[in-house]
Amino acid sequence: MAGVPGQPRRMVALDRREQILSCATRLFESKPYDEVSMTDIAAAAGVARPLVHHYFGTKREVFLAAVHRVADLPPLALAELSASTLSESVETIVDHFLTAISRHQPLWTAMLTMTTSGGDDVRAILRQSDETTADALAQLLGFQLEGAPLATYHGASAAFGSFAREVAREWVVEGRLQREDCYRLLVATLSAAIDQLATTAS
Amino acid sequence: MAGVPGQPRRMVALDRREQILSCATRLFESKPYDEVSMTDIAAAAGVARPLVHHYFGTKREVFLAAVHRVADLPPLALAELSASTLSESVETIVDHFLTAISRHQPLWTAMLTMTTSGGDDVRAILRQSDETTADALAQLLGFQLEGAPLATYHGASAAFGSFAREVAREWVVEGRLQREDCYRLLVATLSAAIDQLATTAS
DNA sequence: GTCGCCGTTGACAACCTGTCAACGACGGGG
DNA sequence: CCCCGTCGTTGACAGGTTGTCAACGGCGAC
Repeated sequence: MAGVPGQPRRMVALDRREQILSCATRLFESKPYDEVSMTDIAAAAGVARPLVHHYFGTKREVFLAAVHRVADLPPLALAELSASTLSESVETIVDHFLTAISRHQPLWTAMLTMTTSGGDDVRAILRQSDETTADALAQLLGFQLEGAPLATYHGASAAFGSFAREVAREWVVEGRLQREDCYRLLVATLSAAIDQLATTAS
Repeated sequence: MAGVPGQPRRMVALDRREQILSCATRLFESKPYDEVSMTDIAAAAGVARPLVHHYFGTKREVFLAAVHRVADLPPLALAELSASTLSESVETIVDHFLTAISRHQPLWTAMLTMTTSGGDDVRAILRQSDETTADALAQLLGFQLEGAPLATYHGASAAFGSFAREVAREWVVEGRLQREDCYRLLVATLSAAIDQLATTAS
C-alpha cells in the first residue's frame, strides 16, 4: 500500500468515498457480483481493504451504492410533455427513454450487467425508480389512482419497467433488436397496457 | 456425518445426485444464492461436503442444475391450439400460462426467487426456454421467420418472456396483481406485440 | 475368497469477509 | 511554538467458504 508519493495519502472523506465508489463501479461493470472481491476494490482504489469497509460497511452495500448511482440517470423529462393525444404522449415518452439510453450507453450497459447479478435489494432500487416515473406518467395522463387501482398500477408499471429494461438490453448489449424495433415494440405494448388499465379502472 | 443406521450409506450414483439436488433446490428456494453454502447443502443431504463437489463440480453448477430443473416446467401445450383467430390463440395461450403457474405455484415461486439472484448463465436457461415456446407459437401462427426477422423475433420474445415472468411475480409473490389483471395485461400487450411484429415483417 | 471399482470422506490450502486496536497526519488550543 | 485530540488509514486477526486430494471401505465380478 505504498501510495503515490506525489499524492497525499490522506484525503477528504467524501472524496475518498467517491473515489472508492467509482473504482468499485468500474469493477462491477465488468464482472458479476461474486467475482469481485473487496481486495480487488481496495487494490483498484490504491487503498487498504478495511477502508472500503469503513466507508460502506459490507460488500453488498458497496454494490448497492454502485447500482444506485448508476440507476440514477437523468429522469425522463416528463414535464416537457404538454397535454396532447395519449398516443403522442406514449410515443414521446418511449422516444425520450431510448434517446436517454443511447446518450448514456456506457452507464446503461453498466447497469444492465450489474442488475443481472442482483437480488431483492437491487429490485427494490429499480422498482422505486419505476414507480416514480410511472406516477409522473399517470399524473400526466390524468389518471385518478387510489386504493386497489394504485397497487395494481404499481404492479403493472414495475413489470413493464422490467420489460422496457429487457428490451433495451436486447438492443444495447445483445444486439438482436434495432432501435426502431425497440421503439415500435414499446410504443405498441405501452399503449395497449395503458388502454387496458384505463378501461378497467373506469 | 453419522448417517441413519437403517439406511445404507452407499447409494446408487444417480439417486444420490438426485437427492442432493433436491435438497439444494429446497435451500435455494428459501435463501438467495450467496446465503446458501456448500456446507448447508451437504448437511441438508446428510452427506460430506466433498461429495457435493464430486457430483456437481462447483457451487454455481449446483445452483444452475437447480434452476434448470425448476425452469423445466411442463411446457404449455401449444399443440392443443387449433387454428383459430389470432386473438383467440393469444387468449388461450395466456390462460394456459397462468393456469400452469397456479397449478405449479410452489415451483414457480421457487423459480422466481432463484432467478432473482441469477447472472448471465441463469438468463441463458430462461432464454432458451423462451425461444422454444416462442418458436412453437410462431409456427402455430404461421409466421415465416428467417434471417434478420428471426433474430428480431427472438429478441422480442426474450424480452416478453421476462415481462411475463415479472407479471407473474407481481401476482404470485408480490400480490399487487390479481389473476384477472395479469390476464388482461398479458393479452393486451402480447396481442399488440404480435400485431406489431407481423406488420413490420410483411 | 480375493480383487478392483467407485461411492464416500477427513484433512488441507487458498481465499474472502468483517472487525479491532493502533498508527500518524492535520488543525486548533494553550 | 508545542502539545493534543480528531479522524483518515492500516496491519493483523478470527471465522467461514470454496475447491482439491489422497485414502478408506463396501459391493459386485471373476
